[in-house]
Amino acid sequence: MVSIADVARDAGVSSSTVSYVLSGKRSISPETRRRVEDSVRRLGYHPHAGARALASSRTNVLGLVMPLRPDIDVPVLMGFVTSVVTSARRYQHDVLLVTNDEGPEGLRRVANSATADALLVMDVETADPRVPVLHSLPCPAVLVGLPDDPGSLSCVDLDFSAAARRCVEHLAELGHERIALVGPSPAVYERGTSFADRFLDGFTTAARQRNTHAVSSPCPPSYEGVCACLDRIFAERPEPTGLVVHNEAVLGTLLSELRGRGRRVPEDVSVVAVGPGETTANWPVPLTTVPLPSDEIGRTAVEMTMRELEGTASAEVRLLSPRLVPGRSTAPPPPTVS
Amino acid sequence: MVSIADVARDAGVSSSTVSYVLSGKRSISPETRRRVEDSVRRLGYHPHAGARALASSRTNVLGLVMPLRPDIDVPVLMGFVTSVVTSARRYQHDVLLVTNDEGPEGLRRVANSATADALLVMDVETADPRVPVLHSLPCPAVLVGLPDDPGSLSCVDLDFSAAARRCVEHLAELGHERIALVGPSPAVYERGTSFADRFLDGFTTAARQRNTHAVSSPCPPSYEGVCACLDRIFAERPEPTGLVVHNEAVLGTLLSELRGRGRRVPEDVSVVAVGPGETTANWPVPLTTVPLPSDEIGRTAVEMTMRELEGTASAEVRLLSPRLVPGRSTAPPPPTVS
DNA sequence: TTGAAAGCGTTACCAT
DNA sequence: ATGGTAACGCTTTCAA
Repeated sequence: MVSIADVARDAGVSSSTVSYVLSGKRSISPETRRRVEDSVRRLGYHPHAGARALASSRTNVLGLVMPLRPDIDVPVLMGFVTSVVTSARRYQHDVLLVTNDEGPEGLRRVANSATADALLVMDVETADPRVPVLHSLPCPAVLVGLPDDPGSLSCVDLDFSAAARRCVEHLAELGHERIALVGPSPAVYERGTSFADRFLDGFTTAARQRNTHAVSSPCPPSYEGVCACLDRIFAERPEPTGLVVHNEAVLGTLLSELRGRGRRVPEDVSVVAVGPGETTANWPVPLTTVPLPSDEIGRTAVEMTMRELEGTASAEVRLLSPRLVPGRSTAPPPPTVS
Repeated sequence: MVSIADVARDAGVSSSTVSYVLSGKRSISPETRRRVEDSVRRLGYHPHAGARALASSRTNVLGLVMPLRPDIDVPVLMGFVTSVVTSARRYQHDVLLVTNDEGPEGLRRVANSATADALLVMDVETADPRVPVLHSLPCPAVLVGLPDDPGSLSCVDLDFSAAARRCVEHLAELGHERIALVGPSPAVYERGTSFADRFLDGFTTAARQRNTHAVSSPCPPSYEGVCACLDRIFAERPEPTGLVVHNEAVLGTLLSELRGRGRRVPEDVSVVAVGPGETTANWPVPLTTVPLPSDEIGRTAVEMTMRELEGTASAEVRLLSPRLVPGRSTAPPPPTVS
């Protein structure tokens, strides 16, 4: 292994000088800098991460806490992960995957063993048991999501309440007076997932304000689940004419089942989907969508983390404003049978 | 931070004894062991990862090299990732995410800076440019996939060639004489993705051996792509009666489009899908499936890595045998119009 | 069965 | 603008 001493010898300087050239923490004569950088390149020197962590108490690693549940929205999750990783690299940081199956002890281990400098936590619940644990750790933590009581932890998320409002308003403006929400799987609600609750709240409230009749129905990720969910919704009288789908996983099945039931989109039913950006494209009718910007959320989470590590900022809750991207899946409701 | 010296003091032993209690590398009297373990628990001691890495030249971290392409199969990828992470934890290892956008230099950085002990590489291509780089690194690497020339690197993957054969045989045994492959996106073929090639090979060869007429058609992940793909397939005369879908992303769209074209599954067309296990469930007709066992592949990759790190095994190529899980989407072909 | 002490490769403080 | 050197917290060899 090539060490800092090798580089120092090769460049004819002391190892501390090499260290300073690399960190930029003190001024170096152009000539020295050049020689050192040459040697670094020529020898293929890479500082030993462990040694560096030991001496500087900084690992340059971010711990990303990932849910392992079967009922999560996989594309959204992957969107976060890639966004976090690429953003972290911009700040010279690597990303370590931490799963939840070690429980709180896993978080303590990673933080207390100086394996990571900070923790990013995904899939946050309303009353998330990890919140108190995170407060007790010697490192900053940023939540992707919004628990009831974040205390002094930073949070980033889409403003799901506003997103729901946006969907309702869009349908209401088109003239829909009876709408329905196809929600996430019951399991997601049962564990009090933060975003699901906030979306449902926003949906219900906005509908009330608009004097729009609204029903909502969780939807399990199976063909039978989708059918049952649609049965429930279309049992309403008169039938809802607008659907808000907050469940990426069943979208395909749902659209296909609507067609199977002889309901055309958007002639008979309007559909707004909330989900990853790609959601729009794959269907016969391009969908009206409120994109879930996992990219921006991940990037923001990393940036907030970096500010906290630098000490240039402290905890903060940031809710990103939703956009509605019009497609051809929403239109005015069919004329009422008189 | 609580260090090994703190524990040693608290337990009334030397720090080397604490180290040995923790590593189990030499025998310790029961009494001493108890006292040390007590102190560890009471003080909440976690060994400093960097210090440990520095002293032992082992980081207990696995680098997982992840593709960032938009055209990968996300659920499959996530399956690997979770499988790798949970398997690694069984061996006391953490997983660091490495993306490809740093290029080969990223691999060198992670390996040469002693950030990870080994590399697991996903999304391997036929002539993968990373293979020579991996050979030059001071740490073992395991490929998920099978390049043309793996040299001395370990590989794990589903035997895609056998998987295709299995699909063809299943359809042939039911009596289908004309079949078609709905393949991955053209982009996947263009970059010479290992599994896509091997599947196509197996498909073509098996069909020839069975005297079955076969066409294959890559399928871009969009509604138009699916339509074009089906147009091409059903332009054959007589029309194919069996479809093998090796493209998880378009499955929903494809099934819905088949229905839209008035083709019933399995009465008019039989469908076999290759993909993650969940693939089966979400459709009106439970699909006949050849599962892609990301779980087993990930676990195997980790185990092979561990063996190599221990030095108890060397490079090896392991191709897992496919299973075919019968559903209700395959049946004998409709009687020929005479 | 245990302890002392020499590294491991950096960083950062104290000099000059 | 640069060099010397004491930490950093652990593992492991050597000694007892």
